[in-house]
Amino acid sequence: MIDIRLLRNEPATVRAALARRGNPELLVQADAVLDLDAHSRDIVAHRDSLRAEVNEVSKQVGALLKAGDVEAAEKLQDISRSLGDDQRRLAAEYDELQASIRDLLLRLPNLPHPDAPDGAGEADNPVVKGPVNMPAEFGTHQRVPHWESATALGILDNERATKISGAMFTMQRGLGAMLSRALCQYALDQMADAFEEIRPPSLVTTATLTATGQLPKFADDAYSIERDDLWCIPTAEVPLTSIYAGEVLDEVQLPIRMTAYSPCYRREAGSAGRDTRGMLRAHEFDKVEILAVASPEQGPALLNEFVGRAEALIAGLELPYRIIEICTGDMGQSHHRSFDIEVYAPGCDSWLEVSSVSWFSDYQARRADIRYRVAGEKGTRIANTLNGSALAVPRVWAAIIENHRQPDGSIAIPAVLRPYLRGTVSIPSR
RNA sequence: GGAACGGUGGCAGAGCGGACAAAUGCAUCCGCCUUGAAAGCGGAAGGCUCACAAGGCCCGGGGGUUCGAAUCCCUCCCGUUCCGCCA
Repeated sequence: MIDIRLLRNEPATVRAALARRGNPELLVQADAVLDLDAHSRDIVAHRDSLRAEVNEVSKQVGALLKAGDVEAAEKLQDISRSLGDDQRRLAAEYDELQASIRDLLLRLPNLPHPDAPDGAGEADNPVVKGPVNMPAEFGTHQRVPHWESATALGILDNERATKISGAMFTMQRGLGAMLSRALCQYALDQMADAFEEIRPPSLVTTATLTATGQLPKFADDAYSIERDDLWCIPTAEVPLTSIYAGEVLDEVQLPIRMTAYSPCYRREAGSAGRDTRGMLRAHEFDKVEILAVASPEQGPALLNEFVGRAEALIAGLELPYRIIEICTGDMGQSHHRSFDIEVYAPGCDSWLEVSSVSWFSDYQARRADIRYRVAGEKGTRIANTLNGSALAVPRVWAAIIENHRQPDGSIAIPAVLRPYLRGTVSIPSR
């Protein structure tokens, strides 16, 4: 949620920043918020002065009753009653306005960082690094889509996954299943030097899913369990961000760094038929996430560090990759600045997004009400949040199968993963 | 799921219809004292809105009763204990 005070005090700045996202509708919404806000401020001033009168008169009533002057007290009670009625009417109006403002504000996206590149959409995302590890050419044995090779090796069984759960569910078997788990453990171990490992709940409340920005606007993308008013998390970012919701931290605690493995659930409502083969897009997948609650000043350095960490994981797996920056027209609702890491998959002949690292400025923290106190300073400040996928399992899994496929059809296991696969060096051909 | 009891400031804990933003203790901060510290003494200090004004709001959330609610009523949530069920 953007700061309504910023919108109020510097409407031109906010409008200019929103305009960079390329959706004129956003400016209309921002203006609507400004109108409602001005109106609501008039009303609340009036309401408060009525309340002040009621408070004053009530005090006098108390004093008169104590003094035994019942008649005078009753007169004042009549006055107070009618002031109270007026006050209640204004209060109701104010509450309605506030609800409308909040609803609009929750749907308004974050302001892009000044350094984020301008652009209209995906095609305008600049490559900021790479390709790295890209061979001059790929062998024909690498040009096989993983859903064919992995199925033949008996490590992927999507046909039965579909029987069990329907379309867009996947199932790995044997060394394939172990490879998924190995990737998680590899990522967690690589983050262990600087991040506290968390095992968060996978089902969360509506308030929790609202804090990170998925609700109210993107309700269709999430699985809901209506009977219990719970939602399946689309990423560990959701529970991790809300760990400190409603709390006031000390500046010295920042940044708080956390990492978590979690299953992720996505309805993929708008993406039917796109990249749905094999492991490219599924309703349920595993991911290791990294997250920080920080001060605004710590944001840029952490963003850099997070990108570096995600990159190091991919580089360690000996995969060809590149880093792109997300332009203003392609940026997610909550994002302030974002980078993606893409891995090249020769079998699919495409770049797969395997990691997304973002700085949210105070957009999520304001929704979640995560604040911090600066020593010697009165009041509190809203924190910043950052997060990134350390490693999203399925696409990395697919990239390993395709890139590391040998001429005999076996799959070479990258050295860093072998300890997690009980020493397995390769997945043998059949 | 059932029953009982609870939810008050950083923590503990009083208040249970009127002068309560809320006693007290601990913790915190600032003085004094001290070579320095502790102890002792004196003082300061909650959050939100907002212009660090005035005013308003905040005693788990929401609603109600009342001239007036931390205090009474309803409802929901959470916690503790007991019972039931259960990996």
